[in-house]
Amino acid sequence: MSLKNGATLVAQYPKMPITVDCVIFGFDDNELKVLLIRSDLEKYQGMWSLLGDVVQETEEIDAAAYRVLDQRTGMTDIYLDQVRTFSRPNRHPGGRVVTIAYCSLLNIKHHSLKITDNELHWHSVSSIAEMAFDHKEILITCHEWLQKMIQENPVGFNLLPDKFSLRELQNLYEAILGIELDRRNFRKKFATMNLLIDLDEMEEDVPHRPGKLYKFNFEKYNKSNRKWVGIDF
Amino acid sequence: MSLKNGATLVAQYPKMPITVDCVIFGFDDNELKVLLIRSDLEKYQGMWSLLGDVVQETEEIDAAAYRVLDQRTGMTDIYLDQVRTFSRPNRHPGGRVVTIAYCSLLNIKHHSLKITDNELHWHSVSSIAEMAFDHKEILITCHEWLQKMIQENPVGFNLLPDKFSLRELQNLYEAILGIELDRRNFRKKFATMNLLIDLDEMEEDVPHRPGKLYKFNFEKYNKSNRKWVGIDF
DNA sequence: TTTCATTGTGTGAATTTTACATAATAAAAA
DNA sequence: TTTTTATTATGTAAAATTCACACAATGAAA
Repeated sequence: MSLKNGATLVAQYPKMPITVDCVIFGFDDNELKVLLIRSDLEKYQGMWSLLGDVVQETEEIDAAAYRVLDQRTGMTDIYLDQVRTFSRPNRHPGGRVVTIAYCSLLNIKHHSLKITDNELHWHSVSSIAEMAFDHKEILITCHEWLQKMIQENPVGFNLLPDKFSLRELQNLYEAILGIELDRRNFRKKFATMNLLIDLDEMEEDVPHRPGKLYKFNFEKYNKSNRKWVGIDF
Repeated sequence: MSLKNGATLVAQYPKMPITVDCVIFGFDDNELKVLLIRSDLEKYQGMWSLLGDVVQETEEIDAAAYRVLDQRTGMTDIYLDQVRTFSRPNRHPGGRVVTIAYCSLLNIKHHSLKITDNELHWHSVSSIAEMAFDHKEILITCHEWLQKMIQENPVGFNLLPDKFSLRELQNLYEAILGIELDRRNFRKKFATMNLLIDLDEMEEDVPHRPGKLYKFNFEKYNKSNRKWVGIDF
């Protein structure tokens, strides 16, 4: 076999555009939400789509995803993960476009969407009917990814305020997993994990007995080498 | 905001080549192996690389991965999964090439490599020093993926002959996970899972007391809706 | 026939999961 | 002010699972 020159070889390869699509989950009003934008394509007029953009010639794809997130929401320091690549040849009406889905979790209260035109909107995940492109499929895949993720890693904290009650934490888990959990066992689980710091503060402005407020123990998280005992319910 | 025509928009997008790289794991001689091919690039002369190829203009990426596998090994009906996309802008010396890694598990004994030139070779995973491109990184990622996968799904059977002993099965787990397991607890685990069918046959040509042979209970697997209790050791 | 390595099975302690009940507290209602 | 009500907060026992470990049975090799 003869050896080849890399540049010569690559020059002959078929080329296609690559995009990133960000599935940005938030949590509010006891519901899992996702940040959507109205499609700017004729074909999908009025339909909702994920936040995406094309990847630039020399841009690392992860970087493109962070860029999209920054440009759309102003957020920079948040959790972001590659989930999966979607490549159906006709998934984009304008021609072949391969897209790479990223997931991110953010605290809605922290981000009063800087771009507050009505093109951008937090949607309840459970009530989305139709979406542009194959974005519904991507969203479902990312939701499943999140369900798995949240049971193996304490990523849920990224969706909550800095201070939160155990009830809020449990509501989050129930919303993401779509199941009800036993309150006592849930609290016990987190108690034994030692991941919560009791702030000795109470909830305020709640229409019932206030619960204690906690914050996430980041130090413990970092020290633990990220090997998590799964969170099984 | 004005609505756009999809084709017009996509025509302006930067384009780049996409490849697939297949990390094909096999198991033999109590070692986890991976199928590698000698790089045909000048720059990587003599170095080993994953089995890959460029994705065609209208080809679904999954299809490209299956095609590569078929072309290189002649196998068609096997387990194949997308793992992750690698996109470092200079990961390919010939220019920007994004690659999508796929993992597959196959039974070495079933496939006396049709292409038996010495460009293709089963390597022990634990003894690979250097590889072309970023393929070492891809391999490590896929190995970690496999370690996780095999603890959640009974995919290990794809790496074994149709008939196998419990010792062979345990050797496989130990090789993939890189740890030793307790024989009694291992056997008990699989006994309670009810995934093995006792064939009432014994190993032959082994230099010690022969063990019973089992086969994988595919019916049970299919009926179970693929919701697996994790295999924890 | 003896040795030896390996298969095959069991058992009890420790840990984790699961199911469930009651007391304490603060808001809301009477 | 008192009572009601919803919610927080905590405990406990049974069941299931994990973990650590020991011994008998078998067949090959010596």
